[in-house]
Amino acid sequence: MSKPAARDRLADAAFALFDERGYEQTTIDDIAERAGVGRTTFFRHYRSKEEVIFPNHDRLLELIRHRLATSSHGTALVAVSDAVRLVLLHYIDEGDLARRRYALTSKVAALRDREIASVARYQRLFREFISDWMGDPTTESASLRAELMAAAVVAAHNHVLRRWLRGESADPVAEVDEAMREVLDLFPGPRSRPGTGDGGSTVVAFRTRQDLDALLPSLRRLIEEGPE
Amino acid sequence: MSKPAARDRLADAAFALFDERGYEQTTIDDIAERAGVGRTTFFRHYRSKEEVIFPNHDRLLELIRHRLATSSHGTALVAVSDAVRLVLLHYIDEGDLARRRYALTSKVAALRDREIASVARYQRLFREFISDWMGDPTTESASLRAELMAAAVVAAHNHVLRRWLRGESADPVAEVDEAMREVLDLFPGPRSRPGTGDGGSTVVAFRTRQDLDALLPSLRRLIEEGPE
DNA sequence: CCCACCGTTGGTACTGAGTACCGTCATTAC
DNA sequence: GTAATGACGGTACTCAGTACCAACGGTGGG
Repeated sequence: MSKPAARDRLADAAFALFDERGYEQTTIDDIAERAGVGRTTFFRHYRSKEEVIFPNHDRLLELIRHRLATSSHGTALVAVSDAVRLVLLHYIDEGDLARRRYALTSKVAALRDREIASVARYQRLFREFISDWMGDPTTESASLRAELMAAAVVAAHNHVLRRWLRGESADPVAEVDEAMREVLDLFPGPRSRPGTGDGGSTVVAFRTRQDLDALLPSLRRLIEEGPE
Repeated sequence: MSKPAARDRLADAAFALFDERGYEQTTIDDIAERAGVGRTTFFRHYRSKEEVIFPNHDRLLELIRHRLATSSHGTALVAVSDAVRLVLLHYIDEGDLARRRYALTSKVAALRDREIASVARYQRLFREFISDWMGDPTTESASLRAELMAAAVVAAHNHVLRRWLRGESADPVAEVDEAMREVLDLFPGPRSRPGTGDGGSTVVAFRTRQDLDALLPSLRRLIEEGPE
């Protein structure tokens, strides 16, 4: 029974020591000693000191990749939303562990950097997927839009995740769905080319019950494309 | 004359060795030896091995912070665009050095992570600035919008910067201005608070040679504050 | 029952980054 | 001339991470 426990005992010992003395003040020898194993065994289970805190990142990446891969052109945006929800649920499943990690990354700069780097990895997945989905990879503006969209998607996820980690969110799944809706609303279909006008604007008088923001796209389209 | 050269000689030696043997295969002793100084002197000039490649990040952060700080409420978006342009110009000024760094960060994972982490630092600056500018920090949706906008701004910058680094852009400054325009187009101005009035909008007729973006703030203020 | 073969473990030794400290030397100030 | 300052080099140390090896313990075949 002590066989499968070794890995977990190491993680427990690590988190306990990090809480007691802080991350930098804890050596791997300390962790191994408290877990009752040799130093070598530590590195057999975790590639580095940081990996005790961020395990199975690769699995998470694979989860995202898989969800994105199983989608057709028409369901691409659904796949993106699903993948984001998947990541969020992954953290929620971790529960207290995720919160302890958050406490650590908030304090230790090296860990924060590590976290950011791994977030960038799945932002890259989203970017490539969205870029492929948009097609027309020769178009420079499509490339930029894919980048912007991926950045927004990941930012939205992180925003909701952090709120939940801080205990500010009672229903993070609903929030992330709402946030994703907001993100996707930002990106309309293929943009019409700018610069087809004199730069001036003609605004006609009207009254509407719509919010200004809601009708801005139409306004803009009118200006850019002309009233043809 | 060999006095001020020490720091530069170290950087030259480092980059040369990184090119010859690769980053991980180069020890700090190697660098110090080729530069003709002691190992101690290396650490006196650079806090770490990575810092030879990413010097004066702090200065760049300070540059951004300063540009953002010297702006009023009305010129906030101009300040953001300026700050982004500032960062881009910083890299362009570095010229070949920036490209050599890019070649390294493309190959070495540790350096890529480091780069990403420092990008996150100025994304944070933008986020805080935009969040302050949007005001009403209690509103959850404003917070998300600030996060999305900061992410998009930084993504746009990175996109153009990487294009330039790869030699795909002849006029990166024009490109970043265009990209920033596209980003800001994505985001309609600060949401008018719901529940004030009936949510409808009254738009009066006028004609101007100003771009729509330029007069949007006035438009918005009229709507939000009323024509008092 | 013995032995050959595993996989897991712990120990030792090494490299290399980063830190702390100290003695030396040159420049400048007085 | 001398004292103070500051840049430099050297030594010694801690700690993360790697490589290697020797000692187990079980398992299966003979």
